[in-house]
Amino acid sequence: MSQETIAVLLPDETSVELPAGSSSADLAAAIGPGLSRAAIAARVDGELHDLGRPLEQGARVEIVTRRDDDPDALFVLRHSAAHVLATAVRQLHPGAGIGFGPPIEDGFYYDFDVAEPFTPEDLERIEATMLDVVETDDGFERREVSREEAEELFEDDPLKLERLGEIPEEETISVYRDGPFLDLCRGPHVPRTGEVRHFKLLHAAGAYWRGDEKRQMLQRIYGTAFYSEEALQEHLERLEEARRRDHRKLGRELDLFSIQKDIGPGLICWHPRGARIQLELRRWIERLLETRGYEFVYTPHVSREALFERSGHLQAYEENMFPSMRGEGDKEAYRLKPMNCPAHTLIYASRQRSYRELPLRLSEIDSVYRFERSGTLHGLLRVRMLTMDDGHIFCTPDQVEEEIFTALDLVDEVMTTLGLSYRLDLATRPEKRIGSDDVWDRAEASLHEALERIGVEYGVDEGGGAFYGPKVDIKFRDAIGREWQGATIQLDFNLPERFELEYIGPDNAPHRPVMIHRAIFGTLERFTGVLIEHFAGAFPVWLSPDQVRVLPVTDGHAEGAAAIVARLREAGLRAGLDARSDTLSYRIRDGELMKVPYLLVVGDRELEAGTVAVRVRGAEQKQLTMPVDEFVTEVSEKVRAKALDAHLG
RNA sequence: GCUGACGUAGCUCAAACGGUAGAGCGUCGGAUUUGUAAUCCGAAGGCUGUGGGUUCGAGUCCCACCGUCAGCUCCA
Repeated sequence: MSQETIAVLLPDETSVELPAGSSSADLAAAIGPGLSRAAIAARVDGELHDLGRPLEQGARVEIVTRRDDDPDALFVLRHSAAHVLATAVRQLHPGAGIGFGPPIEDGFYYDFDVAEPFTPEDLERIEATMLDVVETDDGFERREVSREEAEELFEDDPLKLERLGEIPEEETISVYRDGPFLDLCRGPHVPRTGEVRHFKLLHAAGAYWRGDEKRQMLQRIYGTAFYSEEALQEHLERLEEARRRDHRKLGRELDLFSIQKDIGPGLICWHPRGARIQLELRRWIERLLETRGYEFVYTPHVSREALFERSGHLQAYEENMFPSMRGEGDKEAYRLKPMNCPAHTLIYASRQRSYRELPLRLSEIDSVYRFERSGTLHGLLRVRMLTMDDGHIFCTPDQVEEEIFTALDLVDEVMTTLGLSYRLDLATRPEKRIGSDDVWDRAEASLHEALERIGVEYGVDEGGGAFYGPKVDIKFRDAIGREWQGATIQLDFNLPERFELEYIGPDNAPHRPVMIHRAIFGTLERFTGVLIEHFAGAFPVWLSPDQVRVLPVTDGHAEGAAAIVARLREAGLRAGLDARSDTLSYRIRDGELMKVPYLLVVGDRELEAGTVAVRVRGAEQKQLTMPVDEFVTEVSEKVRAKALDAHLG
């Protein structure tokens, strides 16, 4: 091979020779005009690069094309969209300081330091100006600069200078320019601003500089971008659909729960229909726990403050606990309990324990109280009185892995039964922690082991553990993609020390037990909120507040219909009668809107034959006729099996 | 907690420049007796989140508080 050419490798392992100094764009052109036109960036040895960046001898290159189903392609586009946004903002507000402007899941944002927050009208104006920037179709030019040069370029921009100061010595500093706008940026970008054609600014909100609430607040603008108008519109429709299944909206429409101003923010009132769901979930988990060797306990909702001082929670979380209270003339202050662990620990410590009774699994499904900051409250997903399916396992170090495995297995059973998809994260030791590295090593290893054994994929959240131990968390997504923590399994080295827990081992000597905190649902409030959004209010039959509604065709059939309702109730089904004098059509519509799984129409035909005409929620075949007994048998089976669908026959 | 927006009947929303609050759905009453997603007629329902202020006059303007929403921060 001559000096003047280089060879690069394509994904299909073929090698292509190019003149030295060629870029990915040149490569795309060499392969074909179609690819050349569609190219927007390149993966070079696994790293995303600008199309215009020169290739090195022997590089593995994959051209990234304009595709809405390629996360890398969208990542690059949205990053560029953020720059287009900043370009427009700088045109309209020349003095605006610029913070960070990264692509994020589903879109991008950019932070600005401006005197006045952006109004919705500002966003419209900015959007219009962005269109001008796109129209101008300037190239994104990358330049690598020295630290000194960078400092000079951004001398008027304190935010950028601060960022610059944090870039390690050895790292290359690059800047990108599109038209008038210059930004400190690692890249890569699409070739030209003209690529950013299908975008939408979504909203503006304050955000702390560097994510630090003690620093100044910047104004963040969120937006999204796609390669095609169809994909953009589809995304916006998805957001719209998400708003329709928001659990706060469905909670009111289906009469499940309310939050009353007179009671207080973050405090849930469960209406009969919502309470029914709670009750079913609670019965289910109690049964599951019982068969897995758990024992139930109940502990008071108020405790002496000193208890939480001893556990260390007061020092760590005081601002998130309800304030202390003290009876007239009482020297001792009390607190509402923010968690059950200290009380369960005291139950363990109430008498001497033998290794023979370990693992000891205590569970308490009851409410705790946390004074969450007002701005963090969110429907059922973040509340101030939360009902945990809490449990604590006291065991020997040898038993840890098995106990975690069993807990994970239970989590999986619950999620699978409900058809919920979830993500697992192993959160490891944080900076601020207690316990020796040796103990952490072993604890993290047993979590890893248990996760491997269960065979599920999991992520690792480095440094995300609690100060007292590592944990495995389950993350759910709500309707619009926000993530919330569900189940959690945590190891705790703190409480056994602080409460000097012991058990007598086979060697007749005292040993310190290991404590595992775990919750399967997490909290019933949040779990129910997630279920409402997941099912869009159309719960599986066993969870549906109303399982069957019987509709007599006319008043003359009301008596016969009532008899059927009685028959269904006797069989343990939740059935109701809708004998209102409205038309059948009206009552069917109402039943459908309330998402009742089965609507039974009863008229002459049915009463004579002893059958019911069943309208199944969500079924293709909207109606089928069957004997009452057969209906009872089939639906009872659906309930027993916790079936996800309501289909009959 | 912070930044911004918002708060009108049970719900969804109207009400020019500051001029005395209106619709649909729901509810109630009546008629209708209906065969698979809205039958008709009538009525009731509001201290416009709360408290102050400006004004002859405030849903509308100003201030404070409460609450909601989005984002940030936090999350045992």
